[in-house]
Amino acid sequence: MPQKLYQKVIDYINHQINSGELIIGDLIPSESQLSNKLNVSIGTVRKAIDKLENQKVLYRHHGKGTYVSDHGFDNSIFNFFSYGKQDGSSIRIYKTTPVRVKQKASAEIAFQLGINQGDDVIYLERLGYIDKKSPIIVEKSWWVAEVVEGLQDHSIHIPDLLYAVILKQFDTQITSSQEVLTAGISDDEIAETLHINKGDPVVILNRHSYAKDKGLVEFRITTGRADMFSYTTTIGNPDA
Amino acid sequence: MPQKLYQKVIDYINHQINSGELIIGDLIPSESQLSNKLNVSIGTVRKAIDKLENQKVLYRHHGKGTYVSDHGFDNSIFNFFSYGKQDGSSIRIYKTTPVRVKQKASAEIAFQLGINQGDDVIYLERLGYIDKKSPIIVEKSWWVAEVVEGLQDHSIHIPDLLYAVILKQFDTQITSSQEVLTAGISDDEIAETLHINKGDPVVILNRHSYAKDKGLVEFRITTGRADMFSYTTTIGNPDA
DNA sequence: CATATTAATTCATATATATGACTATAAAAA
DNA sequence: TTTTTATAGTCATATATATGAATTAATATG
Repeated sequence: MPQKLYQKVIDYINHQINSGELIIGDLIPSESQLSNKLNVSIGTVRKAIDKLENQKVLYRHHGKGTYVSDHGFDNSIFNFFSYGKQDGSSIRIYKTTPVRVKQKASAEIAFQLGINQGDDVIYLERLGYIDKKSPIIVEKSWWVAEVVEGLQDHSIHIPDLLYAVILKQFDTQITSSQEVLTAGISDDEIAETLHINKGDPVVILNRHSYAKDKGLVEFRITTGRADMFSYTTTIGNPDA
Repeated sequence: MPQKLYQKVIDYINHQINSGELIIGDLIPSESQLSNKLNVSIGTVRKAIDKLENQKVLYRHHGKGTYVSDHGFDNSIFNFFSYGKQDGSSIRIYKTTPVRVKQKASAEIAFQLGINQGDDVIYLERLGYIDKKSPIIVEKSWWVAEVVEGLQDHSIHIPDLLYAVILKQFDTQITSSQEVLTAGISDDEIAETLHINKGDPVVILNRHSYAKDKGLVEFRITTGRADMFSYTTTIGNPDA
């Protein structure tokens, strides 16, 4: 036995997801089917699925089956921020996309995307609302143009969940993202967009997203009003 | 079978920890010992320990045993913040305690601790350093006085890990904390302490800590320089 | 047609067993 | 003494089996 058997199951499922044969929301094969197909016991399959469930890659539904999770990809850490007070409940943020153009990469954006200055990029600016009034987040997103050529065309509808379009229209599966969260203060432009004062605190989230076989494809800066976001966690055993 | 058997094992271990019979760093009974003592199979014990390990309550060491984790209680979310760039590595923060006094609770602090205005509280102010130069975090901590009576006495040495003293000197086991993270800007006092300018961005973490049989015992506000802290996460399958 | 029952599928819990691997300690050999 | 070997205890992996619970689909019943 060269490697761990349950790793073989994990690898198989990950491969199915990364190759696009399984996408978000799909039902994966049942435990007994995987057991037969991969010639391991059901217990081993369960252990593999346990691990993937802990990683939020899959989720189980008793009696129905096991599904590929979207693990909050499209809202990420901001999903766990709650509006206003620390009640811990997450809210739905509605998004619009007022700006979408093809442009030449600046030195900074080229650096962030690992391309050359002046290369084509598709720039999207999105606003997030919790009601119809003023936006609470601004999302600036730069894509390597060759990966999503045509995304700047307004005939392509962009829904709340951007990555769903990227997958379907451009055959590009986002497989992972790295996010860095910190704090900052608003400049004139951000202040005007978010209807706050220059110098007010904001939460800043930088994201680099990677696609299967394509590497780094997106760099994104999300800026949110600090008074609208707080991140709540509990440590230890509250049941004590 | 009224309840889940593995829950019985989880409850037993949690009780041992919360009662103080097991403390941070202790080796818990072996799987076979727990199996015999609680009259469940070893598989059931393993499942219970699996869950507690996922919750970071325990950690296993192959060949040695299973230990009670400190799950980063004393630095919490700031443990996962990294100094400077997003290399993801966590750093050790050294702490001093320049202020420790008994005082009367203000309206705000009384509200946060669920006590009456004017009740006695012990106030600690701690500074966090990564080198000998200037502090990067300020920690203001208010304790219900009757729980830690005498903590203001300078004869009690306060080490980096505050909760270790609380446990040993005052027989008080902190069992859980709730933390709320957000962003803000520095006022005059914070700016002077952290050697930054007024209005510079800061990361703010509020914490409420609970002790076994004593309820809410501490309220804490930690303020960190935003340029020194960033929180990094990875979503998805980077191994793709 | 609408409703209730049944059966099949799926995940959930629990036990038993076997083998392997890592660690620490005690005994034996150099 | 120092080094090696053996051994016991611990967690890690893997399989087999049985029963329970949640869901869905097919079937029977009024």
